[in-house]
Amino acid sequence: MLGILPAERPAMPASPADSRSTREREPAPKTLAARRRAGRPAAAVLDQAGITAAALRLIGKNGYDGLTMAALARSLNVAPSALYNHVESKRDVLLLVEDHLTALVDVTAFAAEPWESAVRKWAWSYRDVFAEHTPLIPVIAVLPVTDAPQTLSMYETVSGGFRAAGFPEERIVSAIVALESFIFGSAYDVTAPADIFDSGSMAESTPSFTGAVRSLAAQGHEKPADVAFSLGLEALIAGFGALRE
Amino acid sequence: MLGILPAERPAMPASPADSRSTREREPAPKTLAARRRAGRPAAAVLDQAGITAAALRLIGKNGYDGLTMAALARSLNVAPSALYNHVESKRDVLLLVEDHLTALVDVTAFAAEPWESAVRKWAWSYRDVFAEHTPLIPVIAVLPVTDAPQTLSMYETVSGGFRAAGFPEERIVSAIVALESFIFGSAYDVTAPADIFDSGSMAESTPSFTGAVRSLAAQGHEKPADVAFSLGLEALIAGFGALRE
DNA sequence: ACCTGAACACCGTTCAAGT
DNA sequence: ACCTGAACACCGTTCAAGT
Repeated sequence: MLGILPAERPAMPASPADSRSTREREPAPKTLAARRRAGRPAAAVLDQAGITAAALRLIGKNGYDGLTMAALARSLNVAPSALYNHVESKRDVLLLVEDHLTALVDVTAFAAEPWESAVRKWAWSYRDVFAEHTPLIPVIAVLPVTDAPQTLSMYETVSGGFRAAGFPEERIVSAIVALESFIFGSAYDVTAPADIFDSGSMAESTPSFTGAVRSLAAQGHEKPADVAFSLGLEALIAGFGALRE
Repeated sequence: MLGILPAERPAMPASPADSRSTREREPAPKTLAARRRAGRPAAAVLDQAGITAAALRLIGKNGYDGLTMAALARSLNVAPSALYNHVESKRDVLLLVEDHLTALVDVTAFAAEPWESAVRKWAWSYRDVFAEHTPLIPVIAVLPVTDAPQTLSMYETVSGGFRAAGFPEERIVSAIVALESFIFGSAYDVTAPADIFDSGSMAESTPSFTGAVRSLAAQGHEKPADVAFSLGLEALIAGFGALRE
C-alpha cells in the first residue's frame, strides 16, 4: 500500500535536522519549525502530493480524529497556515485523499471478465477500500466528479464495462449510482461493533428480531457484514443483469 | 411533523421573561440566562425530551452546522454546561434525535399489505426521513440498538413482517441490513448537487460515462436519485423475495 | 509565490461554587 | 440533583510581515 502513495518522498529533503527525528513525539516541537526562518524558502517545501501522502500517514496512524490541519502541518514541518498556500480548506485535503484512494479500487476485471464477475470484484474492492475510510463517504457522496480526476476515471471504466455488456445507455448511470449507494452503506456496516444487534434487556419485548439475530449468530463463521453485503450484491447483480440487451 | 415532537412544550414555563422573546436574536443574550441565578432551580429546567425537541428545531432552522452545544443551550435558555446533567456528550444528543426520527419511519404496511409492497413503503419512507438528516447516518450505522428503543422497535416490526412472509429465520437480519445499507447510501444521494456528474473539461476523455450521463438527462422529468433508488430497491425486493419459503 | 507567527472566532467538555 | 460561570485544550482559518 505504501508503494502506491503519490510522489513517495520525505516531508523535507534530507538535512541535519533529521538526526533529531527521535524528538518528533515531543508535545510542541516548535524548535523544528523554527529551524526555517520566515520568508519564502528557496524551493517550495509543500505540494499537493506531499500533503496527500502525509494525510494518509496520519490517518493510518491515528485515524481521522488525528487528521487536523495542525497535526498535518506538524508532520510536514511547517506552520498550519502554510498549508493554505496549497489547499483552500480541510475539505480539499479530504478530497485529495479520496481521489487517491479511489485509484486503489480494482476495476481491471472490466477489461477481462464477464460483466457479472467484473461488477462483483469491483464492488468488493470498492467496499473494502472505503470501509477503512468511512469519514470520507459524506464527502464522496456529494462530490462533483470534476473535482476528482481519478474518481471520474473509475466511472469511465465501469460505465464502459456496462455498455460493452449490453446495458441500455440511459440505465447505466442509475445502475452505477444504486450499486455505489449500496457499497457506501455497506462500508459503514463493516465498522459496526460486533454487538450492534444485542437487544439487551429489551430481548423479551422483541422476540422476532431477537430470534433472527440469534439464528444468524448460530450460523457462525462468516462475518455478518460480509454475509449481508454478499446477499445484497448478488440480488443487485441478478436484477441489473436482466436489463441487458 | 411538529405534532410528533416529543413532549411538546416550551423550553421554559411561561414567565415574564417571555415578553423579551423578541430579543432572542441578539448575538449574546447573556441577560436572559442571567435572569436565573446560580444554584439548583426549584423545578428542573431541562429534560431529554425538551433537549431533543430543541435540537430538532435548531436543525430545521440552520441545519446540522447550527447544532452546537452552545446554540442548543442558548435556545433552551441555559448555560452550555447545564446540558451535561442530562446527556453525556453531543453524540448523545444526536442519538436522541436519531431515535426520535426513526419513530417517524412508516412501518404500518407490514401489518396490512403483502411483503413486497410493505418493504417498498418502508424503504422509501426510511430514505426520505434520513435524506434530510444525513449527518446522523454515521451515528446510526454504528449504533448498538440497545441505546435506541424506537430503532429497536422498528426492527421488531420489520423482522416480524419478514418472518410472516416466509423468510428463513437465519436470513432475516442479513436482508434487513443489506436493505438498510442501500437506504443509507441512497439518502446521501438525495443531497447530491444536480451537476454532480458533470465531467466538465474532461468530457472528451470520458466518452462512455459522459454519454451515459447525457442519456440519463435526456430521459428528463424524474429525479435521478429517485430513479436510481427505485431501480436498486426493486432489484433487492425481487432478489430477496425469491428466498421466501 | 510561499513561508512564519500572531490572532480570531469558534468548538465540546470539565469543574468548583451555589442552592 | 441541577443550575451558573469560568476555564481548558483544542479547532479551522485569516492575514500582516518577511524573503
